[in-house]
Amino acid sequence: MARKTKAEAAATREALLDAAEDMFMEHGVARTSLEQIARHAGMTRGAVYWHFKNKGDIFRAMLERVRMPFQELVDEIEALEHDVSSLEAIRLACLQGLQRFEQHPRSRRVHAILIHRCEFFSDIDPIAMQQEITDECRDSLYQHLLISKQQHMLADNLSPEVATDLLQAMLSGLFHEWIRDPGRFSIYNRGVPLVNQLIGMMHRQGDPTRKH
Amino acid sequence: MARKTKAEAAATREALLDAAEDMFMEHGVARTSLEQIARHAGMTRGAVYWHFKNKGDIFRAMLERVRMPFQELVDEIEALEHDVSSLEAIRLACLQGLQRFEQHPRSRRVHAILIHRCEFFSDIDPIAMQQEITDECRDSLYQHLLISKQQHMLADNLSPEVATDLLQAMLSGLFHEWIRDPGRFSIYNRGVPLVNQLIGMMHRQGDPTRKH
DNA sequence: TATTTTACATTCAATTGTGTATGGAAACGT
DNA sequence: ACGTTTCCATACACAATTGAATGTAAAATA
Repeated sequence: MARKTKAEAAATREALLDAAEDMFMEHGVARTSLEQIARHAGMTRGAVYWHFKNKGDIFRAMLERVRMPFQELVDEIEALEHDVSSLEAIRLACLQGLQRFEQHPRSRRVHAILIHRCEFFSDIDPIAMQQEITDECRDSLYQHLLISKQQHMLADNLSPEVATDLLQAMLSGLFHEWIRDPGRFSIYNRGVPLVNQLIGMMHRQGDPTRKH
Repeated sequence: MARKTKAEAAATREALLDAAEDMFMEHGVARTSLEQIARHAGMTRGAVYWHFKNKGDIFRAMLERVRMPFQELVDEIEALEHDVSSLEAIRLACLQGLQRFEQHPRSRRVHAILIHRCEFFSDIDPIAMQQEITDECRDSLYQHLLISKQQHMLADNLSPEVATDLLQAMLSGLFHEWIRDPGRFSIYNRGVPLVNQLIGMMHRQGDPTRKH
């Protein structure tokens, strides 16, 4: 086979990753062979083994295309809306995150694969990856809820730890149920009232900035 | 090989399912062969193919050993504690459910496998199974929260639909994070404050039966 | 322009898992 | 007690993947 331009080679690499996404989503990671990925991208396994070491390497590369740390969302919000309370920033960041997932089909598909379409293989541990994402999100939430507590914005009987666990668990559960079948409902439409209600209930009573 | 007693045969069947649990948990469903299952049970594939049609059949049988519908929990609570409000019954049922998972290692392991250690295969669709369990739990929650609302026990600005989604998402998220690595924390210890806090916040203000 | 490297396709060897067919001895029904 | 069925081990044939080896023509490089 003739050699390709650097740009062309990069394009086939992306095409292979796209094909991998399709096949992983449709048949699961374990049951898609490298042959299927190559064929679906219009190539042969030669191309796959040139660009990637093995299936695990493809998987890793696929994930790297969609990284979106939660902290970035908060940072964006705080940069955009300047004069907003920390609790309000969290609320907006959550809503923004929901919207992101709904709008970026690739991100949605890759997360669906990570959560529901793969198990162990080679040196890849999807559960550890989920841990990492979750922990990062939790840490970020906790930092901001701690500040909210110090600013006396949280209800008196609500510790920042419990608030963090509560919000984290709710978001995680919502996400899991949605990602199981994204066509079933809109995560944004269902999530907005949940986030508003929960954060509203977390607010200290009588606080003039309280939302519900 | 010599024929076994009916009781002995039933015992090897159980042993095969135990072995399957171990291997599924350790290596994932896709990457465990029937040979491994048989060997780990001290048998050969002949025994496996005698008792089960194929790997999917083993999986199905494994699941049937741990069914535990949420509604049963509520029924138990309502049978046990007679003079209790509907909202309080839900709270107790949730706590009871958490305790069950913590106490029954088999149930925990099988659910961990269902959620994190398997993907598609043959005619088994673990995602659909999760849907089924989730929907069943949601329906049960909704029925009881609807009654709570009619009894004016829920906060005025809280609809039974949002309350259901909230509680369901929180429980689901908590469960997912715990099942990912059950050794990391106790789902009961972390869950109790979350359930109490959330249900406490759902209570109508000024209600004398309010918990926090 | 000559040489080297790149970007694949093709082929090969080896492994692994599956389903089935066969065999045998003991348990079971009668 | 006898034939029949059961429970499992063993053996076999087959398909599916994988990784690596090899080939090759064009792009990059000098």
